[in-house]
Amino acid sequence: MATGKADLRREAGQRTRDGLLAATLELLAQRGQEGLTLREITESAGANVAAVSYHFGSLKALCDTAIEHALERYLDAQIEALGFLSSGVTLEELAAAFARPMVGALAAGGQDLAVMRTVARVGIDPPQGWDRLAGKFERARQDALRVLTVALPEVDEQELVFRTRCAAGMLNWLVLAPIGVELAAESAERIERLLVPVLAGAFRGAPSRG
Amino acid sequence: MATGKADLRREAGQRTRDGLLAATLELLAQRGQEGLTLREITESAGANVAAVSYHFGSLKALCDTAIEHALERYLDAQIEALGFLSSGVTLEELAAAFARPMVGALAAGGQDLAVMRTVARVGIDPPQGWDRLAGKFERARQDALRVLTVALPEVDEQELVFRTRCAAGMLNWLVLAPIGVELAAESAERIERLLVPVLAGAFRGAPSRG
DNA sequence: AATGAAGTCAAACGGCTGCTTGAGTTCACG
DNA sequence: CGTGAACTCAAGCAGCCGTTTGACTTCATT
Repeated sequence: MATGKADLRREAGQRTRDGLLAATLELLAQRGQEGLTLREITESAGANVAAVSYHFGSLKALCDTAIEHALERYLDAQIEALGFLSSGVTLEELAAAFARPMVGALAAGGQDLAVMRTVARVGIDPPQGWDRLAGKFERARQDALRVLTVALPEVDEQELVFRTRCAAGMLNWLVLAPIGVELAAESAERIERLLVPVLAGAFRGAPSRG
Repeated sequence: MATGKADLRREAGQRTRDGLLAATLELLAQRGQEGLTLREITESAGANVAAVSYHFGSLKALCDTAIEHALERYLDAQIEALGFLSSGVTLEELAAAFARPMVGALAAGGQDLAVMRTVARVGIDPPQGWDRLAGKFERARQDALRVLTVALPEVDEQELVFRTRCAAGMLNWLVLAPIGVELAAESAERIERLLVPVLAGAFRGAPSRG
């Protein structure tokens, strides 16, 4: 037997798979699913066009796989960031936790940033088969809402849901629009210092005419 | 001479042009510039494929024209909404004026909404030739900033620029993402009542730890 | 050395793309 | 009525698209 020994053939196949996924993620982050070309991916990954059919079945399946990986990485980071919060936290701490995955991705760049941008694009043009991750989405949403309802008991829950979606949308926009490349040049501390007051203010809302 | 009489041929041509522009705007709003098909546009407009080359020169020129029309309509609405504001206005009034074009478009639907969505998409993937409208963009930005600096004299101007971009990005996201179709079902009053506190809060920011 | 599974690759396929062509229609003019 | 400009249209063009094919290499196993 050779369980402890590497099968070089299978390793090469795994490398091709990973390369295709990485190239696809990068291109998805840059331009989205439309206009994405099979040959563009394979050239960027240094692979043959047939490798996509062989390893993933089709271009669409490759994109779906890359998107699902990105969504899973993003949701795990979001849930982890919010999970640390207790119920008695300030709005600023909530805002900081809410923004942490994006701030970290902007500061880190590379694949982390590509994951973020891809997730943001998916938020605008959702694929049909994201039912599998709907539970995680719901969990991340509930985590934020739970802390928010304690911090702002006087605000209607439906409005808090809306504000959470506004905040998430704002982050998605910032990472996707050209302003994202400006932000990516800043340090994580500076991004957080700019962002947290805006997010916290959006959560709190304006005092009604006071 | 026949200056007072209609040339039916030219009228038909104008109708074809307008139909192509309307169909292009609608499809741009739905799916963006990538993946947009010449035959899809012409079928939707009830025109022949050659009409695009004849009237606009190319598919890209047609898209550019449709986008430029949309940008101009949006910027005019934005500048007009902000132009009414005096310097001594409250943050809520500023937020309401800031959101008015989008709220109106969501309530009106149809072409107004398509204009909004197209502008938002252009904000993510900007075409190269929008230099012609850069002046209008700058003017809309300055209008908002002018009122903001008076309303929030204690905040650094660079931060106010950032908050303005955050607010604009949030509106763009709301009109573009699936939540936009939910909002479009609501009345203008309800949308505004939800939106203004969030925008005003984002402008004001959160009190620094206090 | 022989075998067969795993992976790679150039070439080709039908189909769709944007765009052009040339004939045809409509209509205001002289 | 004849002429020419404005416009429409079916058909066709070259080129890129995603996918498939079959020969080929590589390598663990026997």
